[in-house]
Amino acid sequence: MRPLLVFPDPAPPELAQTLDIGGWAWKAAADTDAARGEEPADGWVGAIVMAGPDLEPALRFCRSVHNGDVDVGSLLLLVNGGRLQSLDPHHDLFDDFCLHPFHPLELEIRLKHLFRRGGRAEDVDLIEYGPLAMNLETYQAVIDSRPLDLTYMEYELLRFLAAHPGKVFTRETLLNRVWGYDYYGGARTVDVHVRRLRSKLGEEHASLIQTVRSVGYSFGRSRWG
Amino acid sequence: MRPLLVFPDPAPPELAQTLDIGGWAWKAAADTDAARGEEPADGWVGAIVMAGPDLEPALRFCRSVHNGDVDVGSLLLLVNGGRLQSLDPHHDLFDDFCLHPFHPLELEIRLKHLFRRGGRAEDVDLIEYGPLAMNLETYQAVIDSRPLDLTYMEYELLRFLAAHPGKVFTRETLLNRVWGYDYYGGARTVDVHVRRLRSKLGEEHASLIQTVRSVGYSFGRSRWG
DNA sequence: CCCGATTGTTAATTGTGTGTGAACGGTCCG
DNA sequence: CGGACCGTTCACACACAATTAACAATCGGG
Repeated sequence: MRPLLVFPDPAPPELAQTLDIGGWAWKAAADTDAARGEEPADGWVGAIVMAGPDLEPALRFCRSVHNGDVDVGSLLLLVNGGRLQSLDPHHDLFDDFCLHPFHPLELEIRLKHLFRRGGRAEDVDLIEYGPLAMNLETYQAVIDSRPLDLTYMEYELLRFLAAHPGKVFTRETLLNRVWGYDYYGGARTVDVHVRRLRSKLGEEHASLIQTVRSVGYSFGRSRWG
Repeated sequence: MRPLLVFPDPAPPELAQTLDIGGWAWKAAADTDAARGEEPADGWVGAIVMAGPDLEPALRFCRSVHNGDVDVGSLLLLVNGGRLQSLDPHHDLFDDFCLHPFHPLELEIRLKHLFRRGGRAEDVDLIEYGPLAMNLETYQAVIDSRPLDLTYMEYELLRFLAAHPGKVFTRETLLNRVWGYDYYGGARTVDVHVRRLRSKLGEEHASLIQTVRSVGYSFGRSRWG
């Protein structure tokens, strides 16, 4: 994943620690010039701006980002509870904020939330895995940016599998979870649907659905490298 | 400003107080049925959902909103710090969240922030999509600059579909949202109205309304284009 | 009050999707 | 080598969902 930009430099230790534990790639910058110097080719996925007792330096940084001086997906502001009321006039400078001192889990969730929707308020819920993308709102599925024409059951099955990549499901579990708890039918049914799915995925992606002998099927995460 | 929807009913006193002090117009609802009953003509500006020790009721409410059962601009989840880790799998159900107990100022800012940007920016009385244009003020519809002579129900149905291009709605959702929450009738009704609409749209544009087998109908965004 | 327009229901028709059984082909193990 | 087991593949029949047409109920204006 593209790295995160952190202001100021050096990053506050508790922030650095939280980011490291969370496995984020990040770099601190003292100002936008420094940020531009370190900027990856495809930009920063986002920025965390920590506001000190004096808001102004942080705000200046935000303004610069908002200006487009640095390529940043979305911006999260860390601010002390006492400085909250000064924030209102600047609501357009950040995409989300978090009180400081922060609950590490809260920060983590806000970061994920922010970057999953790409900063913009796109309401789409997507499942993405490698070349596969499924739009749960429009019932569209795409592989290698080529549309997949799936039937209802095929879609539901693929959706369930792709929602839990790497996990192996028995046929019985799949029948229960995809077809419904009250469904009673033969286990061959699953096989056949898997077959049709694989054929529609195309030869090169058929292995996205893997059969685990004597157990069931799983999606993605090729089991042996 | 359009009112806020609050779950559950009655609203937690500290929340009610904060909202009242902040001058928000709001109403509490015990479930989505109640929310639909109280729904203003132009929908709720947003919803605040308070999660108790058991997340499930709140999540059910969120899911229902996300489903389109109630017309809500954006959704803010109030959640206890201890329940934070359970949130991750449901990130698509809310637009923002706030820890409980909350800092009144933080809630205030989050609400403003949410509704200033994400909250359904359009007060537009005009819907345009490809060859179709609908003037919501004059109840006129035009396709290919040729006027469409639609009946009331046809207009309302087309309007709802065209307001959410690409999104698939079940017949049940359509009955709820177009015909009204208290309407109880057969699902075939929707089919027939879709058919009449398609016929009036003309052969060449009939495919603007697409049927998604076993699911429902959607408007525009040719499914596999 | 009547008539046409609008709306909802029912039923026949059409078409597609889904499940099943049987044949086939591997792989493991005695 | 041969049998048991398991997954794959195929073809077909049936069930079901959507379309369509015809009809009944309701509404509103003249």
